[in-house]
Amino acid sequence: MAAKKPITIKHVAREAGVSPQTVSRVFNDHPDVARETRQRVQKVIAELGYQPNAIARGLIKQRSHTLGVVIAELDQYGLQRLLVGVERRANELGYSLLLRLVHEPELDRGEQLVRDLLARQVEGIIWAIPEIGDNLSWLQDRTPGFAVPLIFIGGEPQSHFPLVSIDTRNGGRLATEHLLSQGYRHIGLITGPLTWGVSRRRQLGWQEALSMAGLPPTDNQIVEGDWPAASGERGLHQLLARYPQLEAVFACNDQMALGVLRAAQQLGRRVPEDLAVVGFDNIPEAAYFWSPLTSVRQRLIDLGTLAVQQMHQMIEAKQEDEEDVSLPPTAMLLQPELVVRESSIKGGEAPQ
Amino acid sequence: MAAKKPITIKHVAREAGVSPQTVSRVFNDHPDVARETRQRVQKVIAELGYQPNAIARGLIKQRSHTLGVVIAELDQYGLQRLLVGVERRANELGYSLLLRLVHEPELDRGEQLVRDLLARQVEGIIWAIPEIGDNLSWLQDRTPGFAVPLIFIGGEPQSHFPLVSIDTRNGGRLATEHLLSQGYRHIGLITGPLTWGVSRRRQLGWQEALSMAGLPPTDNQIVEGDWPAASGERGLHQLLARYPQLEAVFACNDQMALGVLRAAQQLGRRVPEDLAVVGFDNIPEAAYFWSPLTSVRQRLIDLGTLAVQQMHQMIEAKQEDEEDVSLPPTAMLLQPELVVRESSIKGGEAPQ
DNA sequence: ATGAAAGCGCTAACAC
DNA sequence: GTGTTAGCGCTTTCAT
Repeated sequence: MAAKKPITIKHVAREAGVSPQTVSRVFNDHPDVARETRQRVQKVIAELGYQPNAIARGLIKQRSHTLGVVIAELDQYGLQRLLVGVERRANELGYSLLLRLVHEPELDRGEQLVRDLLARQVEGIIWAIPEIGDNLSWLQDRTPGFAVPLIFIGGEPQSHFPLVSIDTRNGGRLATEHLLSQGYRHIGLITGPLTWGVSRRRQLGWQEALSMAGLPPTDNQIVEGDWPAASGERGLHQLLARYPQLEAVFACNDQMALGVLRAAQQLGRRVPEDLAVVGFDNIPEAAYFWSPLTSVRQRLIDLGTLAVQQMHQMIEAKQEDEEDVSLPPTAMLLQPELVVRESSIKGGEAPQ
Repeated sequence: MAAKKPITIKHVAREAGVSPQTVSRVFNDHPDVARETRQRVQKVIAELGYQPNAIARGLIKQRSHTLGVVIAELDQYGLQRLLVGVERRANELGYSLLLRLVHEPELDRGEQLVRDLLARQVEGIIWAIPEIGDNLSWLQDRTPGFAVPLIFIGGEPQSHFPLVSIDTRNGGRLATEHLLSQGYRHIGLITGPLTWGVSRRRQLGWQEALSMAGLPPTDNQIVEGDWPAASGERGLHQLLARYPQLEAVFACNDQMALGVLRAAQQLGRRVPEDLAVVGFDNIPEAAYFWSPLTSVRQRLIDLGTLAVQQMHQMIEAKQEDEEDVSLPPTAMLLQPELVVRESSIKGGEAPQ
């Protein structure tokens, strides 16, 4: 690797026989440069391969064009999709992303992470850590707010923070209502860890659907899983032990649903003839499970896109109004959709 | 959101009745500060919540503590793991990551992306785009090198660039040798797109293993897939049509292997009794497929970690030697391992 | 032990 | 049209 000293605006200026100021003007397309001078400078810029130092420019312009993204480690399908959506829109709008993956999302490290990102002069922070236990408690103190806008992805609409999210509770409802509409009455639930808000909300949707159908659920219909497939496998065994009349299972993600499918197969129960199964997330593999898995699809790329969009607006607003009007925090909820496949069809036939 | 004006070193200085330099000294733990002054300054820092501007600091120190990461969109399991590994080690070493996801990895946008990252003063670039077609051709020109170190993840060891990778060809060999050792003789292959280097290398491993066993393969044993499960499903049908004596399939990723499993089931072929299957990547779901899938595991988190480690050393070396000694590019290859499950066991029983 | 001056690379504001 | 001066927030001389 060579190229020790990076080329600065001064080098270009000297080489072109002009002042740094003029080089700057050329680069920023300012009008007041003589045609001839401009061409000469551009030639030197091209020859030297000069690229202005974005950091220095940011320092004076008081803009970094950088967003901080705090997100849990990407082992969950949804989080990757989210990140993709965020990155795409960010790029389109000219922002770079400073990435922080959080290995232990249940810990309350917000304070620390935010300080860190702020020190690096991000113009906004996108917070995509799932709500677990009280890992958001650091927010409560910070009553007035931050030096930069912050937006949450996921969780429940809050009064004091802008947020975009999926109506995950409705997802739980959709899944359950679908099973009910197929004629199943004894519907078990395998949740994610109940410390996770998203787990509790999906459970709520399930509960609501059952209650509205006149079938208020009991505790022995519920098993708490922990997301990986193994807990779905265990979960089915537990459910059957506690609730033998079980006809159908709603698993709160597709991995656990996969575990259920496998356990069913080992128990000699055919899906869906002997047991119906619905998952959540609609991972690409779900269509190839045995049986093909009915699941709840969330448009997470769109959600990420939306988050950046909102963030951009907040930044722009702040830019215009130095007075910091602080628009009322918006919340946007996207609706999930059910994708019906064989695993939940009473007749056992593929839909359509 | 409030807090309009960020607090600078000057504010702290004024508040504490000292000069900015003294504040700087306190923050950087320089010795020559009177105990009393130091305490006073620290108190003000805490009160104001002062956090030095890392950008400004970087400007003068000529260090950004930032690495650029260029990586394909995260729909492939391997890439997420890689990114996790990269992020972890980077954080440990005090680097932030500037993330660029590439939506169309087959395009040759290297020049552009690198310029962009350099403008933002990254200290090194980690290049994790799979080698597809000639999407690396931009490198050939740049004979001398870059302003900053660059390391590749994946691909084949090259003479002119530092690189860390998995010995994926050997992975293909391991998978095939395993099938041979189980007594299968007619082993088909479903590759990824053959424009991808990694596909060709896995194919090579398969070929070698067969040739060494005295069973040099013919073209009708090969089908080109495109990674998603659908192409595995199609692939099995094609293979059976062209090569009816097929006993086993090596699919170059687990998604395609899943497609094979599904197609087999629909054709009434039991796995492994009637058809053995091996995949690649060892995604977490593989153990729950039907049958549980034998697969090749790659330690991708470790690979990412390693890449950052190497990068760090290059940066340090450059720091010390202003003369830019340019250590000879290292290449490191990690070995993959086979994870044996039921889908490839002749007897049809689980291993161990 | 502390402050004043200079400068990192760039641009805004004013000269001329 | 173009150059000069000043300064973004910080640290590194070098005085004192």
